Amino acid sequence: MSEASAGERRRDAARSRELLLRAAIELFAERGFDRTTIREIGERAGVDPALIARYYGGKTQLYLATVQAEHGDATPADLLDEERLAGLLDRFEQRGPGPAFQTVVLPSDDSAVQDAVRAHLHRRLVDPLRERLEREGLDRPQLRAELAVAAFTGVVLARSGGGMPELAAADPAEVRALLHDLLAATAGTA
Amino acid sequence: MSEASAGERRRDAARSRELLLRAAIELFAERGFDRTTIREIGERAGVDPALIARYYGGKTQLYLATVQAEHGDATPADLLDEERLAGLLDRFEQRGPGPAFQTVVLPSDDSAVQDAVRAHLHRRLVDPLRERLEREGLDRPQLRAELAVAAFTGVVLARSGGGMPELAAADPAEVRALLHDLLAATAGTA
DNA sequence: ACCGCATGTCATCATGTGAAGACATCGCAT
DNA sequence: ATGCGATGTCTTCACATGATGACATGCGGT
Repeated sequence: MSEASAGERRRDAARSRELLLRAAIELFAERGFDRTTIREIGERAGVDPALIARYYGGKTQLYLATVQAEHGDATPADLLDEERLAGLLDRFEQRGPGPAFQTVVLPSDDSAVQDAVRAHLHRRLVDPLRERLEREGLDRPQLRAELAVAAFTGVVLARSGGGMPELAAADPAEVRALLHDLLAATAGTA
Repeated sequence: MSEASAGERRRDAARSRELLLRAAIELFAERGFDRTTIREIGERAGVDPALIARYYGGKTQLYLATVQAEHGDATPADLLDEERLAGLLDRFEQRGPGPAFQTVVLPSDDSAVQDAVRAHLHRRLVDPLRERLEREGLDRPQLRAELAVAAFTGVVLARSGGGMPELAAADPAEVRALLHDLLAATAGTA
């Protein structure tokens, strides 16, 4: 028997890969790419850090894998749709914002990382919003969409960072309501 | 004669201090605190990096000095005042956003840095905005002010970062107009 | 002219990091 | 059962970084 049982094998490459990926998602989201070390990732995953090199090829490629992983289970979300916004915020409440957002405001030196993150965020957030604005016939839909996502990014990151105490402590529902008004302003005036 | 001439002395501590500070402001704004090395600062300033330790005590204290320097010549600015907003954006157009903004969205491990940045940004941007919202009788003025500044931070950083191409390429006046609408939304509904 | 101190330069240390490889150990096919 | 490949553990390397101190050098007061 080679697979599918997956009970509690002590040696299980797939499981090790998965544990590393999950720990990496958490840590990259919490501390950003640079400030996260492969030793920390290994420690949190309960897996030897050397396996990061074996399974992913290195820290950078592990980061790309985390972005892809977030991309997979995240359907494109129109931020102006209240349900989608609520779902997204709830997710951040539990897991924190994805590792990708930080790359928007603090560019990476690795162009592969930069490109992957941009593609990810655009496909997931910017494009749906732009399409909606296009349907509404607004001018400069692309610019408006990017601006709205940038503002959203700032709020989400500031909420998890320590720079905005009241924002960090506020009730999620209240933040969501204010954030919705803020985003709706991108579609307000013609 | 001990001062005030300040022609072109080859050995001039005050000048070295100043050069280091300016280079540090630029580099911290471009790359953030962690990703900036004292060797880079020294290179850009044309000054030996060891003098950072001599004159400022270390990299962290140099960073605090840059925040203070930005604080000094920057009067508190109400982001909803169109003139103030325009002035602020013009400044960022030339010099880039200050080093402080990145710390809001990407928390530092050094609590002294974190506290200084928070105090700086609150005094300069959050407090004036909150006072305005209070005068207008809005609920949760502090929360609204922090949210607005966070959104502003996201937009400004994304504009200098590479994640939002159209936002980065857009005409400053256009960005300013959209940003104003966005910020005004924090004062829109009661 | 000379000496003391401020200023600047250089070498070096301690630490942390990502990466790579040697070795051990377990599982599976035969 | 047994040998081989897959998986995991540990050590070590090469490099970058912040910090420190020894040493050199020039300015200014006497």
